[in-house]
Amino acid sequence: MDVRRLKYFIVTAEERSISRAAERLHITQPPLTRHIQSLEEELGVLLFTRTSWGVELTQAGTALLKHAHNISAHIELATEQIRRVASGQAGRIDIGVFGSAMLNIIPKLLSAFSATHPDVRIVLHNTPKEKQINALQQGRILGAFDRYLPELPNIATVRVCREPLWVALHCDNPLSRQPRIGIDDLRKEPLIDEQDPSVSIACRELFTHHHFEPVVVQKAADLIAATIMVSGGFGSALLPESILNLRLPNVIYRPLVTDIDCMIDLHFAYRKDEESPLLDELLYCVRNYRHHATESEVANHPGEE
Amino acid sequence: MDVRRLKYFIVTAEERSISRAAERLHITQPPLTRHIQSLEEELGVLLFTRTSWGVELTQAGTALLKHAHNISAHIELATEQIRRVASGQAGRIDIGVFGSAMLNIIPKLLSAFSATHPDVRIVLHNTPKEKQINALQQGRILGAFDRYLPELPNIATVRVCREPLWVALHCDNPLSRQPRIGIDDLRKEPLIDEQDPSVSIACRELFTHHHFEPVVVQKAADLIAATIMVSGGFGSALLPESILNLRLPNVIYRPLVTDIDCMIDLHFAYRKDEESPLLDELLYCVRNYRHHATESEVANHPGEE
DNA sequence: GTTCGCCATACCGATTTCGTATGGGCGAGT
DNA sequence: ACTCGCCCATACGAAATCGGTATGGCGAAC
Repeated sequence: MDVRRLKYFIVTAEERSISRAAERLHITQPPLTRHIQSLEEELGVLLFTRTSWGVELTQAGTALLKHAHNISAHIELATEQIRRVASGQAGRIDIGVFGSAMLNIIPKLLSAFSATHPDVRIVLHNTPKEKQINALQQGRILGAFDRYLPELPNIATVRVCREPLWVALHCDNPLSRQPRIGIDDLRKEPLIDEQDPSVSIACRELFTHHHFEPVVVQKAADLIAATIMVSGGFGSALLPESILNLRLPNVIYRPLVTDIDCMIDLHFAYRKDEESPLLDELLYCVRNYRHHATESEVANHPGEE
Repeated sequence: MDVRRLKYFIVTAEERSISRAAERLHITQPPLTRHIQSLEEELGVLLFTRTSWGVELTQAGTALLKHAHNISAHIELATEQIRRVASGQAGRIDIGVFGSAMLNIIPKLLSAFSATHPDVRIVLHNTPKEKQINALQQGRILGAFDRYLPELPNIATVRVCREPLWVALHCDNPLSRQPRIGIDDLRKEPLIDEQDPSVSIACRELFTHHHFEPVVVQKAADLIAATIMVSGGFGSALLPESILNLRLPNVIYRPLVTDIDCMIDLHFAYRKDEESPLLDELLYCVRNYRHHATESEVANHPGEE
C-alpha cells in the first residue's frame, strides 16, 4: 500500500471520475486506472462501481475514503515532526547540572531555550560531578553545566559566565555592618570551604597571593550546603555572586574586594564528536546568552542599597 | 512514502542491524540498505547512525518509529474493516418498513441479523409505502418489508412469513365470549377497513367467496390505527396474527375460522440488480428465518386459554 | 444512427527494484 | 601485527513497475 496510491484514490473519489482525477493529478487516465485496479486487487475489494459517466464509490470505497484521509494526515504530521526533531526544533535533551549551577543561569538559560524551542523536552540530571562526566562520555547526557572541569580529550567546554566572589556572613557577625569586605578582613575569620574544587581553587590562589592561611572550620559538599552552614552560624563563606539567588535566614551577602582579578567561571561541557542538532541549538543559545541577570539580583538583595 | 518501507524501517530499528532485518524480511541486505537510504532521502533526515556492529536509531529515527507503529496499525485496521465492509460483515444498511410490519417479525429478524453482524448499522425508514418504493428504486434503501407490493420489473420479493387472520373485538362485543369467530358471525358486524390494500385485498376475496358485503364503518390508515379504533369501540377489524403483539385496552383478539385458506403475507422487496454483499447477507438471514414466534404470541395473549 | 465521453486494454520506453558480487571499515582473536 | 569475520555501502545486470500513446467497447445524448 503506497501512500501515493492512497492520494490518487482520494482524488478519484472526490472527482467521481478517473479521467478528471488524472487531470488533477497531472498524469494520464490509463495509469490512474491501473493504480485503482491494483489498489482494489491488493485489498481484494471493489472500491468503485463503473458507470457510464464515471465511477462511484462502493460501501467499501466509502470506508476506505474515511480512513485514507486520516492515514494521509497522520503521515504528513509524522514527517513534519520528524523533520522538526532532525532540525533540533523538537525532541528530548538530557543535561547534567551540579549543585549551585542550579542557582545560576540554568533556569534562565533553559527557559530562554524552551521559549524558542517549545517542543524540546529538557530533562535535568542533578547528580555528583563524577557521575556526570561518566554520563557525558557515555552519551547518556548531551551536555553538562559545571564550574570546574578537568581537561578531557573528547570533551569541549564553553564558558557560560564569570562571576565575582561574594562573602556570606551571619547577621551577628560584625563584618556584616560593612558595605563590602576586604581580603584582610578575613585573616582571622573562620571560613567554610567546599569539597568541590570549583570555588576553592580560586580562593586558594587568592589566599596565597595575599600570603595567609585561611581558618577553615568546616567542609561543605557544595555551595548550597556551605550557605546553610553560614546560616547556622558556623562561619563565613566565599561564594560566587549567583548565590544571591539563595535566601536563607540570618545570612547576609557582601561583595568581596580584591587586588587581583578573581572570578568564578561556569562552563558548559559537551562531547566534541556529538552531532545532534539539538546540541547545536543549545550551544547557539549558550553562546548568545548574556548574564544580564546579576544586576537585578544584586538590587533585589535586601542587604544592599 | 510506501508502507512497505515503513515496515522495513520498523524491523531494521528492532533488529538494530540491516543485515539481520533483511534476513527477517526475506530479502537481501543491499536492497534494504537502499530502502533505508531512500527513506532518509525522502524525509531529508538521517534515521540511523551506522556503527561497526550495525545501526542505531537517531532521535529522528526514534520519532519516526513511534509514528510508524501507529501508522502501520492504522492501515492494517483500515484494510481489515474495508474487507469486512466488502464482505457484508460491516457497514450500513437502510431498510424501509411500513406500519404494522414493525409489529411482526422485523424486530426479531433484525435483532437476529444484528447478532450475527454486530458491525452493521441498521437504519429503519418508517415511511409511507409509495415513498418506500421510490426510495427502493432510487437506491436510497437496500430493501423494504411490506405486506402487499405491486409487481415491478426490477424489484424482486421474497415472502418472509404467512399469517392467519384474527378478529379484533371490543371486550363489550358479545362475540368476544366465543373462543373463535366464524365468517358468518361478521355478516352484520360493523367492520373497520384499512386504506392500505395489504389486508383488505385478502378480506375482499374472503367476503366475495362467502357472498356478502361487509358493513364498513371506518377506514384506518394502517393496522395499528384500525386496532386503536377497535379499542375506541367503533367496530371490529380483521387483522393478521402478529397484531397480537399490540396490546390495547378493551381489545380482545379471536382467531377467524374460514373455509378457504386465507393468509396474510409479509414480503421483503429488493432490487434485482443490487449487488451489495449486505443484501446477500440479509437475504440469507430472511430466507432462513422461521416464524416460530407466533405460537408464543398466541399463548401469551390473555384472552386465550 | 451517429457522436461523444468514459473506462479498459495493449504496447512501449524510462525508471525503479531486486538479485549477486564486491569493496571498505571496524573489532576480535591468534 | 595480521587475519578473520561481520557489517554497511556500492556496482551492475535482470526483472518488475510506472508513465506515456494508441485504441477498443460501452452507454448516454442528440
